[in-house]
Amino acid sequence: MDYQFREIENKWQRFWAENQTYKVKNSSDKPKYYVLDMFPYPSGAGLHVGHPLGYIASDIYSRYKRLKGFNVLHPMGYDSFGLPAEQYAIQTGQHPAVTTEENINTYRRQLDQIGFSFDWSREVRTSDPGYYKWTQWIFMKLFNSWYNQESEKAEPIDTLIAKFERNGSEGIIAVADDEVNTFSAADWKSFTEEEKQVELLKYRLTYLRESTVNWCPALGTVLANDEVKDGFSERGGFPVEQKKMMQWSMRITAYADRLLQGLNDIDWPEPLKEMQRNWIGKSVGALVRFSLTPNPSPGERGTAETGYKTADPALWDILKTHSRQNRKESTVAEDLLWQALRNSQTGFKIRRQHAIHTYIADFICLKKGLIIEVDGGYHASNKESDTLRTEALNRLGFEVIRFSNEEVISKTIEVTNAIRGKLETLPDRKIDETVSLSPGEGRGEAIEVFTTRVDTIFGVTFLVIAPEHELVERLTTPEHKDEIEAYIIQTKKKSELDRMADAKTVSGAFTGSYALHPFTGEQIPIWIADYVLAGYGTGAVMAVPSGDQRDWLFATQYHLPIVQILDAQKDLDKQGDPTKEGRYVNSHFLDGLKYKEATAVAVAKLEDLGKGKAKVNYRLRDAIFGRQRYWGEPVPVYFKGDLPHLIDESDLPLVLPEVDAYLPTESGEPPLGRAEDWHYSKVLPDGAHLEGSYELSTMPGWAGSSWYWYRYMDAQNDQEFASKEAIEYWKDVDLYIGGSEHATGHLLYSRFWNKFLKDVGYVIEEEPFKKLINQGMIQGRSNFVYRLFLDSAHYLKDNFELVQKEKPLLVSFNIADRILKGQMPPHEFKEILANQLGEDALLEFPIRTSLMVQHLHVDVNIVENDVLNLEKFKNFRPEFANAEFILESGKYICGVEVEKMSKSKFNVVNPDDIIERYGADTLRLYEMFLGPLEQSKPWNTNGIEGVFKFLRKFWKLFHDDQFNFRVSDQEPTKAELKALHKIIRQVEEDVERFSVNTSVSSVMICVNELTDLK
RNA sequence: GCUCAGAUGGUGGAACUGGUAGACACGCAGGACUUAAAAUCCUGUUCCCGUUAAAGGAGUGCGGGUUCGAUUCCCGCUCUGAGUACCA
Repeated sequence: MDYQFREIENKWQRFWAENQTYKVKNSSDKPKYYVLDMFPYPSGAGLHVGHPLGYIASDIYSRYKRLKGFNVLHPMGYDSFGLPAEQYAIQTGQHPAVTTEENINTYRRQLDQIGFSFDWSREVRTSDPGYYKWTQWIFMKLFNSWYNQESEKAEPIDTLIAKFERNGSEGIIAVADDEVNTFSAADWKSFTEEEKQVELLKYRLTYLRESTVNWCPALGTVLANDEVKDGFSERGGFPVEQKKMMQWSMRITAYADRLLQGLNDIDWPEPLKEMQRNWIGKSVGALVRFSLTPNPSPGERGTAETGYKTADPALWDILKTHSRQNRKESTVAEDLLWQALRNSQTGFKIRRQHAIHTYIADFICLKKGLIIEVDGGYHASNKESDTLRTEALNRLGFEVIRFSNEEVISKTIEVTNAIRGKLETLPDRKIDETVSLSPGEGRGEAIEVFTTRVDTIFGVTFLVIAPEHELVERLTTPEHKDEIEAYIIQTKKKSELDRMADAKTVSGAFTGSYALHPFTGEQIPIWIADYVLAGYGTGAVMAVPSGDQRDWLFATQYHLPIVQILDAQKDLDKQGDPTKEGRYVNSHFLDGLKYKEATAVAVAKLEDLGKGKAKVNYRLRDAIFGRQRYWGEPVPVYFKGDLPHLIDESDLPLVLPEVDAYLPTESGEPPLGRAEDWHYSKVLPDGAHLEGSYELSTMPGWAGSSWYWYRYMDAQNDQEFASKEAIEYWKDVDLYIGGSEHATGHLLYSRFWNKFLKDVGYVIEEEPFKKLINQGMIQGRSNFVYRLFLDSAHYLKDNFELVQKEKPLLVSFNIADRILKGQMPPHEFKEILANQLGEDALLEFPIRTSLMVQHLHVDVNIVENDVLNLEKFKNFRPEFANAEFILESGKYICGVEVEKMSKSKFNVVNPDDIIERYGADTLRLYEMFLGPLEQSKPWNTNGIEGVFKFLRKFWKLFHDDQFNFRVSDQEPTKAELKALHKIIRQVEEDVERFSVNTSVSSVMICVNELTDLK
């Protein structure tokens, strides 16, 4: 052989390894350049031919940058925590660490023989304790931080505690849980340590709270939103259901806006940025409050008298129902007090369980405007809502006094006297019908909707709330109860898929209740419908049928009014028209305005009235961070009671314990529940005793990959995740190459952690990956053979059975294709058969025939240029050993289809085989030559010969006919120099814009030219 | 439905800023070498018409437009791929 690729490649690969040619230092006179590949999960199947595509491109670019005088960091490692190793462990009992190690060795061997210029001294493995120590450390930093919306960054939790101590919760604007409490500095100081911790947990960037999670019973774990597709798990395709669980979460929503803004400053493919934008899903709109209004049932309306009808008219029905119920279910204390207060024993008329505006007061004297509340009754709840109630009622002109159950029971006389005293001193209440509440008051007693089109507010003709909405039960009037319940049952039965299939239809049910239009005070019916999602916005929408197609459908179906609000709206009898053009009509103070003005005016007016405000809504949810799995990073947390505490930093890494099996415990706890002594106990130098059981869930797959590029900068450091100097020098990734499938997972989480690490001062750059390229997916290219079934025995002398079982008939692609398309006239087919099988093989040819063709996958490795190797095929499928092959032009041509690469389709091409046959350089060159880097394309080994021939031709430029190395010191000719310089320039230009395929072809042209000149 | 990307020979693809469409390679056809095959080398290869050679016509998914000139820019449509989805 002339071109000995094996010898050449072995020689140089050994040289690079022995001399550590690609080891790079963290300091240099040269400018830095950081080229990163998405590190692989080392699966058992090893690399297939699609994996190295991106690695080859990045390797070419790294080598190019080195030649251009840069100090290039080009590392590689393994994302080695993950589900498959654990699933395998469950089946076989083999420790995932063992499987992982084996797989890594395979990967390493495969990567090495492709000849990459990685600096292996910096290798990382996310499952290595020396690595995950720092993943846990970052978790601790997140736990100890909160997001201050004033400074727009994360800050240490101590700064929040300091604020609480100074001013209580006042003036703090933070991204936190919805249910944070309001309290004064004095309140804070009076809190127990535990109460303080509970409150702080609502602010921490990683926190524990009960949340609805995607639970996958088959995998026995929760999944993040990006790990669920159409209601099934991305890995394995198991069904996923919603479940409430105590879970660790990451407050990524704090960074929603920065994650969105940052996209403008980075050089990423537009589709990828678009995916992230959609995932974050920012919508600018407004929150509008619709207060509730009664169902005007005739009986009630006529008898209501001003002095006594103190309830918000909206709520009369509902509140009345509740009042009655409360009276039936009254507490001992309430009954006692009622005995003392009833029948004007105090000299004043007292009412019991009476509706006031949107509340129900335990006892009330309407004349004096005094409300007496007994804690522990219907409204038994936390201090916060009591305070809110009191404030709201005060504003409505009522005085509120409050007694506890104990007080009423043990000191009934004193309590009664106190009430009488109060009644005697109070002036009569002024009856003011126009009372209204300001924003935030009477929470839960109005329906809040989120809308991006406040401008259409006068087109609202009904409200729709999600069937799961918390107000549904309270809003449903007795007459509509059956209907609503039936509808809820019906929607619950519907699966995700059904819902999607029904996307074009709408259904719903009327609650029987009404809300008040914030501007006109008109009554607006409240419906429930499953096209409104509980999880987005407030779970309630204002329906504007003239401006929204779904609302229009709903209105049409249930005969609700459709009000035109813009003169530009067209065809409202056929559709909803969401236009923003034209001027407003039927819209009171918005009439005549244009879209922009109308929006601004509407929002301003809502804010004036306290009925709403401008609001930005995000689709992005906080990321669930716990997995009920073994093979992941342990969470460095122990529990004292129900409260989580961090372990001491000096105890990192918290090493994954050994377990006897990798399954959940009998009581349903995660596998770590099986570990012995999984318990923390530590005495600090100051004498503090830390003790409790460790967290049982582990971190999700994306934890380790959310910061790994920093570890490469200083992989051996055991004092820091990377030294300040190293981070100072390398800063960020200049070029990142990887698949677009990580758009809403890894790439978003990494940006989030990076921003956090920047906020708390550990890293420098706001964005981690300056330029990103998605290499296209390599699809599989399957080959097929076609088996012909005859419906009669007339074709061959052998009988039918024989034909079918012992002599299968396989026809070449173009014949099969014509048969399938019905383009094969019987006489022509007869001729083909006769030619190939012999005239005497045929009996009389039937006039009517129907031929059935079955296509079968055939291993692409025994097909060359779509021509089947018959001998290899007979080995591959022994059942076809004695088959008859009907050829075309003397060959059996296989059919072709592009599919996903998978074993079952026999279309997997292993790089090892290619390297064995042609060498690594041919593989690398061919993968690049296949087409543009970013384009998805099927792997097709056809044509690899051309690249191989080119390499040989190139080699021959420097070798004589006897294959001896021969170059001369002669001056090159002008023509030779011209060819050389042309190629230098072209390759440079092409590589700069990652057009590697064209630079390969330029080099081919150059070699052709030089060969001609030789 | 929405968003994004794309559509060029038998195939993968090239044409970078509007300036000779089809580079480079595969495949195919013919030829040389060989007893033969493989390998290698040479020639041809967008389509149509035509041919000794030529000459001509059409052509970058479809229909329009801007321009001296359009694969490239604009408008409308068709199809393919990807993402996403009752997101208010």
